[in-house]
Amino acid sequence: MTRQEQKEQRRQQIRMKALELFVTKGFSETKISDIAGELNISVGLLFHYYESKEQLLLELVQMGVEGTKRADQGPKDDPLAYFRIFLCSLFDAAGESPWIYQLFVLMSQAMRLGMPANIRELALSVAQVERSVAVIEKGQAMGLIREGDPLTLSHTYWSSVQGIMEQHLITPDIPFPEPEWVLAILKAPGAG
Amino acid sequence: MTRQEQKEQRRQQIRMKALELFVTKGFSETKISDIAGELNISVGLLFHYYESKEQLLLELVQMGVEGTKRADQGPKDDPLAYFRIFLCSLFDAAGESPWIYQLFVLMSQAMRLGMPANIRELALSVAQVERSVAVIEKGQAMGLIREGDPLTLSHTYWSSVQGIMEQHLITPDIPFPEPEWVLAILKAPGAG
DNA sequence: ATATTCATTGAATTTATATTCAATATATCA
DNA sequence: TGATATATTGAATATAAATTCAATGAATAT
Repeated sequence: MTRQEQKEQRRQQIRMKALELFVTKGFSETKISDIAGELNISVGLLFHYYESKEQLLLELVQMGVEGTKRADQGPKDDPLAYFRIFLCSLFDAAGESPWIYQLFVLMSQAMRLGMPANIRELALSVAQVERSVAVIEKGQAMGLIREGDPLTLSHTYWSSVQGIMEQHLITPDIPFPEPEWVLAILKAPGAG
Repeated sequence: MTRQEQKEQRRQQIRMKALELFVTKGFSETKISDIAGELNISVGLLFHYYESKEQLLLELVQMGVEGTKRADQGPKDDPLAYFRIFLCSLFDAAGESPWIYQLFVLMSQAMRLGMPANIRELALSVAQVERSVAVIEKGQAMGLIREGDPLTLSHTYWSSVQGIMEQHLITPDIPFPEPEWVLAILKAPGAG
């Protein structure tokens, strides 16, 4: 393994542990020494790879931004399937590649007040809420999604999903809901 | 106004501002000087009334525990009404007495990892999730609530509600959902 | 009116944690 | 092999925020 690769591997190792701790304990509650401790490396070494705790968060959120853009490939013509596929991917990811799941949660948390302003704006710039509005409108036109203000519906749906995902980090033993339970928030009462 | 009353009033003033900041910015992200600053009092004075930041949080969570016990008076014989009434109370509270609403959110946040252990346990001791299971089981027997593991359903419902409420603190201009949208998580597909 | 108690402040002090640094070990390269 | 660069550590240092404290002012009781 080249020097370059070794370096990238260690940075990756640090990012993944930081991500895990940030989303479970919270950013402020996570000490640099927690991260270093869990990896059995010195605090100094961590600073050799990352200039600051905030920089570490920033890189993670940047990863999240990439991922969000890439993930937005659902079938826009079948509104409910669009949401269903996204949801199933998230739930599947939780088991197989937890970091995808954790990254999604981190993005939500990064939008909160109290986060560094630049990071907050970055996260907000790819919020799911706005891009879902158009899909919801189409679904309403097709009679598949319930009546109501599309933006409010979108907020309701995504904040529910966020709540469910955060809860899963705290109680991973409780299974995920059936996707249909969550999609019921959107589904028109009549439609099968 | 007596000395005693004056004292209690100031303590109340501090608690309410702390509550507001804790739930919007987060506990760790809220500085004692933020609270004092917004109240136009000195940091020293705040410590005259509260021995520590953690004590302040503890008293708030204790208030939350009281409130939770008192609020649990819904009609246990009509399962969906039980959840509907609770939800409507919360949404109403957000406008009229925000602190009730904020207290509910604080309780959820207090359950998270990274919070002081004693406070976390206190909050967990009155979690809605467990006490709702019996109501859900009854609702399923009556055909009003969808099939599925009652504990998982309960987790799903409450974590959704929590997500929605936290979101509302960040974007208070977006209206609350119609209660029925959220209750759809629980409602049996057939039932009107 | 005087003494006493409590409210209040602003300036120390302490503490927790992020960040830096000098020194050492280990790997690469000529 | 010797020289150079990089990884790693543990011990300083810096910083931000919590907490304490001595002093002052205002209310209350005697």
